[in-house]
Amino acid sequence: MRPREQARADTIERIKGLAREQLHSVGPSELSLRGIARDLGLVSSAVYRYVESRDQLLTLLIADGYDRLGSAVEAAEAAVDRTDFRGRLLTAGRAIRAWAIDHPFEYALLFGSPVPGYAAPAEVTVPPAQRTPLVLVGLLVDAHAAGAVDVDRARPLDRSLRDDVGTVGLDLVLDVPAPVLATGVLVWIHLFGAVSFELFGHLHNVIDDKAGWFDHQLEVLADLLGLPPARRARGSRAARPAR
Amino acid sequence: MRPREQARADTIERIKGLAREQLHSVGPSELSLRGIARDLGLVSSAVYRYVESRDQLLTLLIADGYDRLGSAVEAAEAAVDRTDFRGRLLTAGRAIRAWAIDHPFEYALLFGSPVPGYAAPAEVTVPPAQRTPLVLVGLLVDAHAAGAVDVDRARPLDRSLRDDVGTVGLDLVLDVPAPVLATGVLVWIHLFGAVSFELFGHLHNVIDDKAGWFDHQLEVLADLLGLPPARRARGSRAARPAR
DNA sequence: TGTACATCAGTGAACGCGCGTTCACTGATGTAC
DNA sequence: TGTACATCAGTGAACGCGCGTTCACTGATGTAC
Repeated sequence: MRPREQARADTIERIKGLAREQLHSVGPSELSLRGIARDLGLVSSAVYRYVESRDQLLTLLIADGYDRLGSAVEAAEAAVDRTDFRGRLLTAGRAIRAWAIDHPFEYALLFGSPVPGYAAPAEVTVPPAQRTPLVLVGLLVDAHAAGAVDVDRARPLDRSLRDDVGTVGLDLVLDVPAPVLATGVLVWIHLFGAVSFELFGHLHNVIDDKAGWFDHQLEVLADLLGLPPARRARGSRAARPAR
Repeated sequence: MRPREQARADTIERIKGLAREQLHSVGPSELSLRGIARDLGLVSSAVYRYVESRDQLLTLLIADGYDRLGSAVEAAEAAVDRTDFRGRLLTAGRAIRAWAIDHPFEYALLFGSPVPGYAAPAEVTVPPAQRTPLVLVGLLVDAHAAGAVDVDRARPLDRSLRDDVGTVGLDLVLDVPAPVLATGVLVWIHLFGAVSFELFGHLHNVIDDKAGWFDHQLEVLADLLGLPPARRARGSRAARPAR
C-alpha cells in the first residue's frame, strides 16, 4: 500500500471509530458528520473526501459490524473440538452474547430497531450478515453427518415451510432434513432474541444471573436438536454436563 | 368530566397520536415537539401546556404502548376455552405478532433498541409492561394446576437460577415449579425474539410464509412445555393438531 | 341572576444551539519523463 | 537526478434548514359569592 493510500485507509478507519463512539450517546439516525469532522480536527466539509454521505457511513458501519461479530464467532467456534457439537453450539452462542455485551451499541445497530427512512443496500450487508448464521449451519451439517442430531425429535413442517426451508438448504447445497434445518433457524432466532432481551433491559428484576440463564437456554436449545452431552476437551474450559 | 378537563384530555390524546405518527418517519429520539405543535395548528410553546418535555412524552408513549399491547393480548387470550392451554398459548402468541405487525413503530419503541440517553421511569412503565407476560404466567399456572404441563421435561436449573426464578414465583405467589417457570420465561423471550426478528427484517429471503413459521415456532414452544394437543373449540377457528 | 376573580389555553419573541451538503479555492504530495 | 504536471487533502464561506425550552403576555372560560 502506497503511503497516500495507507493514510486514506487510516482516516476512514478513524472516521468509523468516531462514528461508533457517537453511537454511545445518539441513535444511528443522529450520527453527525460535523461532529466527526470536529473530533478529527478537520473542517466539516473535509469528511466528504472520505465518505459520500451520512447514509453511506451507516452502511459502512453495519457491514463492518456484521463482519466483526462474524469473525469473533467464527474464531471462538473454530477452537472447539470438531466432534463436540454441543460444545460448538454453546461456544458460538456465548461468543455472540459476549460480543454483544462488549459492543452494545453496534449490536443494537445490527439487531435493534431499523433506522426509519434508511435501508441498507443488500449487496454489501448480506454477505457479512451471513457469517454468524453460517457458523450454526456448519455445526448442524457436521452434527447431522455424524448422526448426532435427533431427527425424529424435530417437529414436522407444513408444506409451505418445507419449501421455504428447503430453498435455504438448496442454496447452500445441504443434505440436512428440512425439519432439522428449521430447528436450526429457531435456535438462531432464539439466540438473537435472548441477547436482545437481556441487552435491551427486559431481564431487569427478572433474572440476575444473566450468564447462567443464557447458558441454560443454550442447553435447552441443544436438547431440542438432540445433541449429545458435551465432552470435556483437554485444555479447554469445562462445559457443564447436560442434565 | 368537566368540559375543560375533557378538552385537555382530548388534546393530550391528539398529541400522542401525532407523536406516534412521527415514529413512522423518525426515531424516538427525534420526536419533534415543534412538529407536533405545527400539526396541531398551535404555536410551538403551546405544547408545553400539555407535556413537560420531549422525554416525558416518550415515557407516555411507552407506557401507552405496553398498555395497548397488553389489552390486545388479554382480550384475545380471554376468548379461548380456559382448559385449552395450547390454544391459549397459540392465541396469545399470535395476538402479540398481530399487534406488532399493526403497530411496527410502537413495537420497536417498546422492544427495539433503547434510546441513548433516555431511561424510562420504572414506576410508570413497569406495570403496563407486565400485562403481556402475566397472560403467559396465568396460562402456565392454570395448565400446571390442571396437570397439563410435563414437569419432567423441563431442564433442571442451577442453584442461582432456581433462586432467581423462585423470586419471581414468590412475588406472584405461584406454586409452579421453578424449572417450568423458567421454560415459561424462555417461551416469552422466544416470542419476543421471533416477532422482532421478523419485524426487523432478518427473515427476508429466509422464510416467506411468515405466519406459518411463527405458528410452527409456537407449536414447538408448546411441545417444550408438554402442553397437550389443542382441542377444537366449537365455533372457534381450528387449531392444527400437535404432531 | 349577576358580578368579581382565578384559572388556564394559547401567543409571539427570543436564546442558543445543531445539522448535511455544495462550491471554488489553496497547497502539498506523488508521478512520468 | 531534476523538472512539469496531475492528483488529492483540506479550507472557508455559504445555503437553508431544523430543534427544545423559557418568558412575559392576552384573552377566554369557568367558579364562588
